[in-house]
Amino acid sequence: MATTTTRHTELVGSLVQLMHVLQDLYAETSRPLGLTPQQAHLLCVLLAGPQGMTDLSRIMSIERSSLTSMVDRLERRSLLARNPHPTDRRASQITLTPAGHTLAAKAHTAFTDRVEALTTDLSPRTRETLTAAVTHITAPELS
Amino acid sequence: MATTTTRHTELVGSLVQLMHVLQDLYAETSRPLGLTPQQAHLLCVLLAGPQGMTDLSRIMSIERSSLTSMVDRLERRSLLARNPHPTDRRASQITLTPAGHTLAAKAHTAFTDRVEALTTDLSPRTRETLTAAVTHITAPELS
DNA sequence: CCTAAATAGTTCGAACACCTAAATACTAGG
DNA sequence: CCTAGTATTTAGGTGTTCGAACTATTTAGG
Repeated sequence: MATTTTRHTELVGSLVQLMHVLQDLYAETSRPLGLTPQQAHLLCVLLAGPQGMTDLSRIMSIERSSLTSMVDRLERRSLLARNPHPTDRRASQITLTPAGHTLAAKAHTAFTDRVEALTTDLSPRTRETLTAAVTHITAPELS
Repeated sequence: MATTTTRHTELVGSLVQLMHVLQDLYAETSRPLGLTPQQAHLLCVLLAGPQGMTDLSRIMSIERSSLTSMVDRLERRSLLARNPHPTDRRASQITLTPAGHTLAAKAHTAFTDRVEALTTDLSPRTRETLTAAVTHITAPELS
């Protein structure tokens, strides 16, 4: 039991370490693009397509009211736009503008490349196991 | 079907997913303790022992000036204290108060338990590989 | 129908988290 | 001494986040 516990702790510790490393990387990558990490996140989420405010708040795990001001700031910079929902007049569809799309893609690529670089010297076998394990952690229903 | 071809992208994507999951977990865990994730982080860092402001800023990857107000707030709540450095009168040693230590331990345990829970149904083999791989990513010099 | 409840989004006020630039206090090396 | 460097704080600004209250609109029930 003692050995097992130690190993468990080690895994958790490593995961926490990883979280911080990725967070820092995210910040470092966003900043030169003139984005906060949160803004970069929002833009990257929108890369998958337009979303309503409520959807976005769920996806990003923040309150709708927090999102409002975030969207305001990015809208002011013409990186995204609020479009009326076709059938529900209460709702907006948040969409990337061309400039926003370009910047989002740039942020996504930059970040992805950095993470990619961290994992290049893992063996294909390890990568596979890692991907499966991590997916199992983040989305248990998929495995 | 895309499983094999998109392996690289998938790994990075999974890692990013993982980062967000852990971040949310961190927030969820800290909040009921009356701490922001950043405050919890700071307290947990101090669990390892007293640190100077500059050390802390390096460890946490934030500017020293950002730390000042964070420490102010936690000091106001008597969760930590600024102690004079024994030989250098410019420097402070930030230490946890008993209350701070208790709370930090609680935060650490709560978070660890939640992450632990996410990984319980991984096989020992997988856990080992995962730990090694993650460590390799976060601290290449150790492997 | 038509009203009550639910839903989409915003506004407001307050606390925090960050950053940069500039100040303050001290240390250390000639 | 005096100057460079180090440790920290201050000041001022932007951005994130929350909760509560509000508007507008849709939907469900009677």
